[in-house]
Amino acid sequence: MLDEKKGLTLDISSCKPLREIVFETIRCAIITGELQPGQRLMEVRLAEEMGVSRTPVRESIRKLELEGLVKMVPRRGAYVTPMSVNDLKEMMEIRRALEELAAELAAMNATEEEIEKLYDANRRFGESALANDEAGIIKNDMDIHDIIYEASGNKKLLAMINSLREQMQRFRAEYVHRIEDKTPLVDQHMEIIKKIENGESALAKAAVSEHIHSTGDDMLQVLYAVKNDKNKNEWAL
Amino acid sequence: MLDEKKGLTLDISSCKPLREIVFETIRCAIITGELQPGQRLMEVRLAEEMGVSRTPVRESIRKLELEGLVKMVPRRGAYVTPMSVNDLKEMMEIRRALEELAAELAAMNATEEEIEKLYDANRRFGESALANDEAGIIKNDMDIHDIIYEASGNKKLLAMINSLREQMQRFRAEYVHRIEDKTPLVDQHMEIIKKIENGESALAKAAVSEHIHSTGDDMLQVLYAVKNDKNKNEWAL
DNA sequence: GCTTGTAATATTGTATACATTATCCATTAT
DNA sequence: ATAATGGATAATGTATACAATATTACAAGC
Repeated sequence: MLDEKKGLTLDISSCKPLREIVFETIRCAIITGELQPGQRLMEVRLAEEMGVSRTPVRESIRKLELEGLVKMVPRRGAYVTPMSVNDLKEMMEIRRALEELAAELAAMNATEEEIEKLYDANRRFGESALANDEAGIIKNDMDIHDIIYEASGNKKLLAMINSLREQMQRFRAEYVHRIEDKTPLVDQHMEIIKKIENGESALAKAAVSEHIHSTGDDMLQVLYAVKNDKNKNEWAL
Repeated sequence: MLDEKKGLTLDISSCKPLREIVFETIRCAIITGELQPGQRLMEVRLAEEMGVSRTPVRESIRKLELEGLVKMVPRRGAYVTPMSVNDLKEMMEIRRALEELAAELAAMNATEEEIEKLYDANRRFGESALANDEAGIIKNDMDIHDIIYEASGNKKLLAMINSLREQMQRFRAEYVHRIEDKTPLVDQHMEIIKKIENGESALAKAAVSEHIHSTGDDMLQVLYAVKNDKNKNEWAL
């Protein structure tokens, strides 16, 4: 059951079924870029790397296909889905609509405790931005948005945004490296939080829309930069 | 490979891999209500009914779990996800946000040919509504929305809305039975189409928002009626 | 030199076998 | 009579075997 060879390694500590661990391992490898876009996923090879049989690997690949992270060609195998600029644009549009909805609902439903957590997370985000602590920036930014999604009270919305966000994460690591100053985002976050606190759903929605729109534009600019980077040609752009 | 027993039957005519046919067969059975909410899905039984082995059945169930149509409990089996009133409410909220986005984008991107198809589909919808032709009402309504999604130019948005819509379809058959007069929807559709034709994205978005909101309310009313219907207790409400 | 055909290899698709665990029913003890 | 316990049964989780198809390499012909 354990990994005996190089490559992906499983976290056996949890008590989940093996297939879930395998699924999350492969998924994480794709999102972090360990498995690169366009790369072929061969069942036997992945199974050997993780020290399991083909069965859980197959199930994982099929599920990843449904999620869009993997593309399958019948009888030919599975590939990590390459993302085009257009794909990212489509996901940004959808994400904006969903984030707007989340803010709108959060403004109607957020508890005092959640408001408190928002202020707290944004304070930490500001510290990370000042210190240029990339890991902290990403984590605290995700925290802020997570709290908003949960405050919306819509569990399915939370799951859908998270799926989208994780797929975009494949670009995001690259993105944060190239951006210099993230401190303006602290004010954007603060504005959103205030609207939510006051229950001004329409204004919260508008603030989020602007926030996503500006960061989305940044991201696309980075994408074009990546496109012209010789070392990143494996990304199908 | 063929069905030798009672129950689900496969459509062998296509050249797709068996697993895709199995997936779609089970998925369709859940959406149409042939497999009822809360019902247990036993791999051996489903496999025997369709005349295939457990492997493609397992893969299908795992994928359906990811989509939310099936709920799995480790070591205990899989069940058709029961839908609560709250689940439907969550999906309605998300669908409204996505439909608004689709209309907004369609207003910016629709071709003349697509506008023409919209008018045509709405004319047919009106005929079905007048004749109280339930199948026609559903089909033409879906056509109208489909054309809008495609006109948006966002493929991922199309896929997401369709997935949501098909899940809500589980209620929809019930819904249409109980509604008397669908003709007011013809005007609502017409208004949306006109805004799209004129490229008025904000107005198109608003019109769709209102349209979804009103039909959503209807649907929730039906749900409460279903809830009080003794024959429908298998729906976990 | 390039294309085409064919055999060898590798990979996917499906089926089945085995191990583990949950469920159910009967028996027994309180 | 009821509750608890134990075994039989059945289901899931995983691994492996086999068949069908795709890929590759190499050789023969143009």
